[in-house]
Amino acid sequence: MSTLPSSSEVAQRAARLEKARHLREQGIPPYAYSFPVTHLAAELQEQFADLEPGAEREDVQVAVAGRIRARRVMGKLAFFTLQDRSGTIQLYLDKKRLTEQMGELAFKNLDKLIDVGDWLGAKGCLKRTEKGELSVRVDEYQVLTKALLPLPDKWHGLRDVEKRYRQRYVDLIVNPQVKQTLIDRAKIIRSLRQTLEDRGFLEIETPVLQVLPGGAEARPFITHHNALDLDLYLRIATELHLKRLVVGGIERVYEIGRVFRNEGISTRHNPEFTSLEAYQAFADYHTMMELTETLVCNAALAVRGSLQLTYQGETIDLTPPWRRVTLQELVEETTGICIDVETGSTAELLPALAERGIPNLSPQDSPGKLLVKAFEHCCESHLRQPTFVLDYPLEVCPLTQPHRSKPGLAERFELFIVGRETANAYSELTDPVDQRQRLEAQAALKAAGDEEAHFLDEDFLTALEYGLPPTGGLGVGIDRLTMLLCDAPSIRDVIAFPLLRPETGEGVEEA
RNA sequence: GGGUCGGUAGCUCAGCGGUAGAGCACUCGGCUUUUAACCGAUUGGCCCAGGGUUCGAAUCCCUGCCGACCCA
Repeated sequence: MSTLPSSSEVAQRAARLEKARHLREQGIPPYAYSFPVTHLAAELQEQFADLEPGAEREDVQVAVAGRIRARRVMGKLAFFTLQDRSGTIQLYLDKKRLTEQMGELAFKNLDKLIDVGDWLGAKGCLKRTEKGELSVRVDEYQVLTKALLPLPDKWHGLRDVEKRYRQRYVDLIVNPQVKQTLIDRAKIIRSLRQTLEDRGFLEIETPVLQVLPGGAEARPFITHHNALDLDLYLRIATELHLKRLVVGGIERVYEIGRVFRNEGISTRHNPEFTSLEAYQAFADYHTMMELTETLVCNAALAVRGSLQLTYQGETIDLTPPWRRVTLQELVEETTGICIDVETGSTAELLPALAERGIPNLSPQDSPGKLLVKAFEHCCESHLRQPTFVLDYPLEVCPLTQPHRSKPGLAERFELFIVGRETANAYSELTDPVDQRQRLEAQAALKAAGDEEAHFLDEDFLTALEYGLPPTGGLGVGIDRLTMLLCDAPSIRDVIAFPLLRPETGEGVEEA
């Protein structure tokens, strides 16, 4: 066997390629096709929890498979730690038995040709070692996949945040929390779906590629369809298509899907994220508050088993009903400034607001706009426990029904938890004439250079002219909800492959 | 977009003007109850990139690139 003095990544890889070659020379394929697994590690750990140290169960034959996470090889005895999707179990490999069952080279190969990181299958009986570790006492083993690259340090693991996100597959192998969060995310989505299905909502997928993106204020991504020679946008929301479906008589409809917004990246923002939108005919935003509570509470119970959570050390109580407070009340409560969108005057409000340190104030701002700016700066981050903030100024809600009794406001709420917007809902605007005027106003803003203003979608207006029943609509940010329920500080922790800038020299074209 | 911090061996990190270091991993030898196995030996580097300052730069100064956190 040739020796390859090595340590660099290149050399370690070369050494492992060489080992694969040696296996092949012995007629052992280093890349198997299948392996008949009978048990998961966690099943065995649970099933044989009572097996005494030193005891063997020769009557129990099992086959396990997984990745080698650690190996401790003595002269004639070896212990491998095997990790499968459920957990880990130790392999007890003694030279005498392996030689009897598999031949002369079996034990030597373990030592010389098999590395941490390789996938291995093993058959044998159960045994708890004298030191108390449940093990499979192996009769035969099989190399399933030879790994060419070494795993990170077995003790310190992979800490480099950038590398964790860029090579999530490695992160998943060595950092158990990563997998747990992805499992929890799946449970949350399953729970949301179940709650909606139980209430008679129908899940429908609407287009991602759109001629006109709508339903939110955001800059879209642009792409191109070659055959039609047509620029298309990636959707920024699912709202307008789902409301078309309600017009069509799908009275309860929802979609869980990816939306795309061409904006910056932060611990709370990824350019593609997952939204839940649900629309219920004959309902208003009050109904949506109750639905929101139920959705979030069921998800919390599904994944945490409790309505009391800890988020980054802070205790959060999700027990409904949640606080409901109007935007105006909240701003007055926090700042002492009463902003009435109907009777307030910008000139009078500006000095008081400026005194509170609110940035980017403009004499052009309407009182409603000032109300929102005051809220964002003074209130938002303090809303730690779940809080419905109600009744936004009409001018920031172009798709929302005007408030039935408060002029100048719209029947909209946003849900805040741990200072973050987590859901957004309204009594949907159903009057096609009003809707046209509002979208025309948006189109004017867009023409004046506001890149986030809404597009005017004629087909959507046509749909409304066929009649949208009174409808409550709700949007929930699944990523932020998952962050809350999984105690994740960054949105990247709840997304398997978050967007990162390519490393220098990769995928970067010269301008 | 602004500020702060970071990028050194496959991994985790020291070093902060004077020959590039440790632990783990790797390679070789020993070992039949280990579990961060142990014992011994040997390896392994474009110190993110490019410019400067200096007799001398991983180290000091600029400019990039990538990332983290905070702010807008």
